Amino acid sequence: MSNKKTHTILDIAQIAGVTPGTVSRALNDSPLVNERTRERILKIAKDLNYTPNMVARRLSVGKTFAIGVIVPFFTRPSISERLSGVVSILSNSPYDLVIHNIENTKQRTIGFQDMLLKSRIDGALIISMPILDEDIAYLQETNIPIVFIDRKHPGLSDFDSIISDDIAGGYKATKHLLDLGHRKIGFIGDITEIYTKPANGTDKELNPFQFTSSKDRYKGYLKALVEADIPSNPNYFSEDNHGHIEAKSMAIKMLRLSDPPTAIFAASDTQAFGVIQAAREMELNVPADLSIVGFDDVQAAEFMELTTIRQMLYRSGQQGVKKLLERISGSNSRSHQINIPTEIIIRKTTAPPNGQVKIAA
Amino acid sequence: MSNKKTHTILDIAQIAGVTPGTVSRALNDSPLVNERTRERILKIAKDLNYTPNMVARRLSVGKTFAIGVIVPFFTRPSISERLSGVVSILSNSPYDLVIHNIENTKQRTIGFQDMLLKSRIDGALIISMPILDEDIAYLQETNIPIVFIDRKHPGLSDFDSIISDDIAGGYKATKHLLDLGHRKIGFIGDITEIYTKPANGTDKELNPFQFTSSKDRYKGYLKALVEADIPSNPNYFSEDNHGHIEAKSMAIKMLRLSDPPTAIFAASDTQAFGVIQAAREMELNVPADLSIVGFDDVQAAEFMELTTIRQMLYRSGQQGVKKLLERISGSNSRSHQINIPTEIIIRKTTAPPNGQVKIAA
DNA sequence: GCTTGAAATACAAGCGTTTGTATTATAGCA
DNA sequence: TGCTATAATACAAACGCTTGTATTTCAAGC
Repeated sequence: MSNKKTHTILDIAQIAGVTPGTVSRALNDSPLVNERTRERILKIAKDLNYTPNMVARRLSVGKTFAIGVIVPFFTRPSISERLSGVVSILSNSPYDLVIHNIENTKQRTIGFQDMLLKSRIDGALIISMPILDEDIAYLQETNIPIVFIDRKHPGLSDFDSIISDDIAGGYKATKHLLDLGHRKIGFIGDITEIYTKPANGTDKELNPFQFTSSKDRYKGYLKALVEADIPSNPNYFSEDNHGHIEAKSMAIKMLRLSDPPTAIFAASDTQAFGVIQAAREMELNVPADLSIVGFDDVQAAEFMELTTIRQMLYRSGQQGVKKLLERISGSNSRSHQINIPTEIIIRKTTAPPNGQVKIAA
Repeated sequence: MSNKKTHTILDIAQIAGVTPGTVSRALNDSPLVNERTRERILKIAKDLNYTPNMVARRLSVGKTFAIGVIVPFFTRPSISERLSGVVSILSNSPYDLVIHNIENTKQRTIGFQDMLLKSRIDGALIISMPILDEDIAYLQETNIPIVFIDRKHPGLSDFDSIISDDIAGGYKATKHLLDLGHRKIGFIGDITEIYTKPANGTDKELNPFQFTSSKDRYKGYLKALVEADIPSNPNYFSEDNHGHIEAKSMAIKMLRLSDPPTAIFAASDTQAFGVIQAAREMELNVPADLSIVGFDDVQAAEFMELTTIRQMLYRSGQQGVKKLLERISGSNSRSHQINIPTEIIIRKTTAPPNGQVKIAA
């Protein structure tokens, strides 16, 4: 590689016979510089192939021109769809997007501290991250704006957040099944696998974190059941770590019950796919023998013809950054919780139980 | 928000009664500082809740501690799986990951110039980006290390690249179909939708870019056909922009031929899903009436039980950054092209044509 | 012709680190 | 005790830009 030294504002200044300050102003369209000099400077800059040093600029103006996105489990489709939304907005802004993935407790602490505290970003978007009580302190301490997507926590009321109405979504899913005539409806959900510090001697203990979206979707499920006067059956409830593999085994267990459910509502599409796999393995026809509804409406859901609850992942990402950008540019309005509505998308994995004829919608 | 002013190295220095230089050295584990003073300084730093200003550090050191990833079409599952691999490596490095998405020509130029030239990153990973001849100049001009993933171009031999053997993959897919007994095999691929500047008066013209992976997969397809002595039928070839919708219509057109193919090889899983949708719409059974094989082995492929060519997307991302990190830390070895092997994953969308009995593998 | 004010530019400090070099303190040794 | 080598620290420049303030220039107004 050639050792081409990059030019600085000073080089330009010398050639143009002005001071660096003037060059800076010329480059930044300041009205304080004469139109002719500006042109001259611009020409020289072009000839020199000048490219501004962003780092210097950042130090000088005291902004990083970067926004950080903190996500767990980058691999999940719902996360990357949300991310797409974020990216779409940021492409047309002067802000860089820096990503931090967090998959375990250690990374978690580092992630929070590093990103939030080391003045590397002007604002943070925290997506689908379980928030522990002990985190709240960090978050409050930081002066940079933060907005949450898909996360509720009582301590978070100071912050902006974008959430889907999970309870309503869970309700809609279950109601749909109920309307179809199902009475035995299983629920398969996930728990967050973040561990808290050993509280009192125990090695490590699972954090009974109460505000995961899965839990809320379950609440909606329950609500629909009581409304229909159906007692909830503990055998029809199961949760484990997120993933289609886990969901598959939960489903198999549930379907092997002596009195198995005729329908299953899964807390995410990924899990619903696991349930579909279980049905295949057990040679159950979907939807004839088993109805399945998911949650998210991930891209693959369409291919799988999965009935699911759409929650506009892409849009939630967009809304989130927009809000964050607002905050960064100094909006001082009270923090706000934006609710993104859900919608049921009926495809081909749901039908009336067994022999029953499907009633036209 | 409280107006807590963040502390600097100078504050610590004053309290500790030393100079900023010493504090800096203490913080960076320099052996030039006495153990006792270091401890004192560390303590003060902790009490003060000191957090280093990365931007200042970057300016001083002359590194950005960030690596840029330039991707087109963030939404494609194959891209985000590659990205996951990148993220997994970068999580354990001091480097930030900044993402630039490029979806059109304008963003493209800006993206290249901004990222590469404005000293915002120490190195770049360019994934699945069509490279135009005119780009090469920029790329060579930049002094920062670049590695390409999934992109070939004759002008790119100066750079490192990670590629899958698309030709071999296409060959494997087609051979599988051939072995099953198919003789009428369609190919559905994509073209890149990057437009070049109007060359001579024309409004804009599609760049006949020759090195997309789809093209190479087609080459492999062709190779298998000639080997089997089957003349290629132009009606069985179709390409359009990438996407399942486009693939679906191409497939429908192809399947409406008076003598339609009994199998279709799609250049990506997404496109294969489109073909599956077409089959559904035309009430064709897969694989009985139509065999389908995709390419990529995206996560959804498993759920869809799609026979496909696996190309280890995640791993390609990992390899890419690793190589880049090497370069950044100064490896001067000659540029290298790493080939990632492909592998056929036989699932349930392929079978012998029509009545024929499937031969056990 | 002198004053006044606006316009354009120069000057210089500042952003928070790092790092090469100079300086001081300390211990070892003859 | 004086000298030297070494360890520890101080000093100061540098990274490349921005921006508040001071200075100069020049034309308009009286």
